[in-house]
Amino acid sequence: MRLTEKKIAAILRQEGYKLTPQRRAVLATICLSRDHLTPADIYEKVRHESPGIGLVTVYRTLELLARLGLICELHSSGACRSYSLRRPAGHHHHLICTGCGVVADFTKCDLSELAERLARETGFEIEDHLLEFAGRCQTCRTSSERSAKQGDP
Amino acid sequence: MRLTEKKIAAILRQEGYKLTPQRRAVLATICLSRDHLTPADIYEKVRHESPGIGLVTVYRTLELLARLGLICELHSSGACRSYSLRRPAGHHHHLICTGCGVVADFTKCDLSELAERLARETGFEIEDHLLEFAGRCQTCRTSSERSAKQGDP
DNA sequence: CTGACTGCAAATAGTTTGCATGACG
DNA sequence: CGTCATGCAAACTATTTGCAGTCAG
Repeated sequence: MRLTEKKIAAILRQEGYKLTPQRRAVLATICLSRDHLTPADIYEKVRHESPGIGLVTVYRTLELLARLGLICELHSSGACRSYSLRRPAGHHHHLICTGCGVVADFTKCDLSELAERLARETGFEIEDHLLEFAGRCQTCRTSSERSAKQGDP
Repeated sequence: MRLTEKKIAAILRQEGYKLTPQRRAVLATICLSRDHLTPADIYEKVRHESPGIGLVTVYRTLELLARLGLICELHSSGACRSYSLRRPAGHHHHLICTGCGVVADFTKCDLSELAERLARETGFEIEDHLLEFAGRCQTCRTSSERSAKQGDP
């Protein structure tokens, strides 16, 4: 089951953090979006709802949520920092379209064998992993085929 | 076989780029280091050899080398952009120590099965992937065990 | 009430751009 | 020699910090 706005709010309270309208707004924005959002994206979206909010507050809220493990950071070549709601499975991975930038998530992956082998070979104690695939999504593939036929500029 | 400074120099010439002392210096630094270096790291190292070099030149050289596919970029939470020599296998992956930041590379991984499944399920045409493991290297594990016994501050 | 939170402004870090000078081929 | 490359300074973007006022609990 996915983390909901209410659940996150409850966790915040439990941890002794105040639930301000600004935090609610940031939270709502992240919960409503399935994409990964940069701080600036979130700020833009949140402004509509809470016009007075400052970008600084968005940064601080993101930092807080990330620290509590409620949202996850994504690092890719394009946007260096973006966030999305954490999936309940604990971790998940990304499939990023090089055309339009859309991010699809997937959770099922079995890297345990590889992780074990690496641990043996390198002496690392492996704690986590980040796996990202890059490619072209259905939509971009279709549209580039179309424009190829038309002679794309 | 690993890419050498000479080989890269030859490739640059082939591609019609000039081989200036500054580019040589940046190249030498990257080739001599097995770690991933940030632009600032490289700048610092290169300065010793070529005191007059500008940070801008380092950026431009890195961009050039990355464009030619001779070095690869790494994106991780800590340092957002760092570079290392490309491994001959085409692509490789990283094992990053959360303690000291050391990066070990590995090349052997078989994600083709997973990639195929994802392609089927999502309609993406998968072109590339990025796999990073995070953990604690042998050295950090040893030293944290030691400091744990001493009562780490 | 009161400490945590916010917003502003300014500081900082990282990266890019414009332009005159210099050097590789 | 001509053109590409360099270095400086300035512009720009992204993020962090200091501080006084505000508000959730």
